[in-house]
Amino acid sequence: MADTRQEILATARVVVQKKGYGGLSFRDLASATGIKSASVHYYFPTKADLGAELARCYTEQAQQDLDAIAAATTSCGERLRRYAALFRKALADENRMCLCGMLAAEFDSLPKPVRAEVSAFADVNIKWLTRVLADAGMAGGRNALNRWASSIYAAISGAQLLARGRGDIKVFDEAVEFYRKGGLIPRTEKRAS
Amino acid sequence: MADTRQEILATARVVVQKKGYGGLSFRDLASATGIKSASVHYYFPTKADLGAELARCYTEQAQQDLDAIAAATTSCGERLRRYAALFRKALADENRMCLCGMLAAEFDSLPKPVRAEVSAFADVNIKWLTRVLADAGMAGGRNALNRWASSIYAAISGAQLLARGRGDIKVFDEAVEFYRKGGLIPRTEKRAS
DNA sequence: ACCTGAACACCGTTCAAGT
DNA sequence: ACCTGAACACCGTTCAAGT
Repeated sequence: MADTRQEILATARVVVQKKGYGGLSFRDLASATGIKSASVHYYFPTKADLGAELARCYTEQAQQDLDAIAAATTSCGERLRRYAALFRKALADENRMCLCGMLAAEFDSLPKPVRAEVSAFADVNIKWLTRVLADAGMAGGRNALNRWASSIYAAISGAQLLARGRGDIKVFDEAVEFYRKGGLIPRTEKRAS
Repeated sequence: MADTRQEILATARVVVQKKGYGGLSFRDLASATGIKSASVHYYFPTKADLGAELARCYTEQAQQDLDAIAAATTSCGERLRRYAALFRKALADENRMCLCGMLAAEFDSLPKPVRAEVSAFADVNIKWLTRVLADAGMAGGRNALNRWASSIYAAISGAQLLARGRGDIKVFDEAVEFYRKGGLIPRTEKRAS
């Protein structure tokens, strides 16, 4: 019925978000799709091909989500609230992890092409966060804001990881609250002096 | 020469810190130790047994390190500086991850006994951090300090994960610096009013 | 007490063969 | 264009057998 290739990608995405790249099996994918494992290789020659496309599509979707947030509001505080909500959504949806956060943990055992896509996801996130901070008139040069953005991304990723392991989304919410309280995540744009 | 069982544990610890539980192979362990894979099962009946013991020993070591820090200084700022240094050390040592941080990512594909030990590691860290915050007279009840401690642990774990993927320990250092700047990680104990 | 080879069901991958 | 069975070298695991 549905496009087989898309069905494989959709199934695989959820598996990786829950079990990681190592937990992804062509045979499981095949039986979920109603074909044989050898046929999965028709669409994705190797597991690396599948993994790389998975991460690429995920990053593309993230880029669109981020663009939509930036278009919807100019408030730094509100943008970052919606940003955190993206990570929260994965947890709320069957305790899933961000696909690329998951792959980041497996970085050393990942085929090179997959690694590249995982890095690209972090790049997209950090670049967007840097722009949000800059738009809000936060103090610091491009480099300082970039490091700040990295720290925000790292902290939110860590909160997602811990909350997932605890099986308690409140752990995520409370961590983000502390990040905001300390100013790691700005609550609002800098007021014109 | 060396105790075979200890040799297996030592080899396995490094593998898991780099490649994770899924990247750990009894056959690789065997050839590194100079025995056959079936013999590894003599010491560790199942991979779950090995994984659980690995995490248990790692947590035990961490507990000792944390106790040593608490004994060495009463300064909250200095305690937390040394705490972050523990995570930094793994990165400095061949870009390794914290063993239990690694396993936390694989949580869903872990055998139950291993999961329990991974949770115990987070418990030990958060409990210790909570005590450090309380000792420093930080504002908030036990519950608030506990959530604060969770947030610190999550943020530092996330910084380690991102820095590892980036292959750049500076990313870790800079994130911790931002955590301190915002007060997520207290710079020093609260001054008596 | 410690080790082994052989077998089992899994895995990704390849390929010749089918429609 | 899409699918398949069979084979290959991997994996954890078991077990009967060795010393």
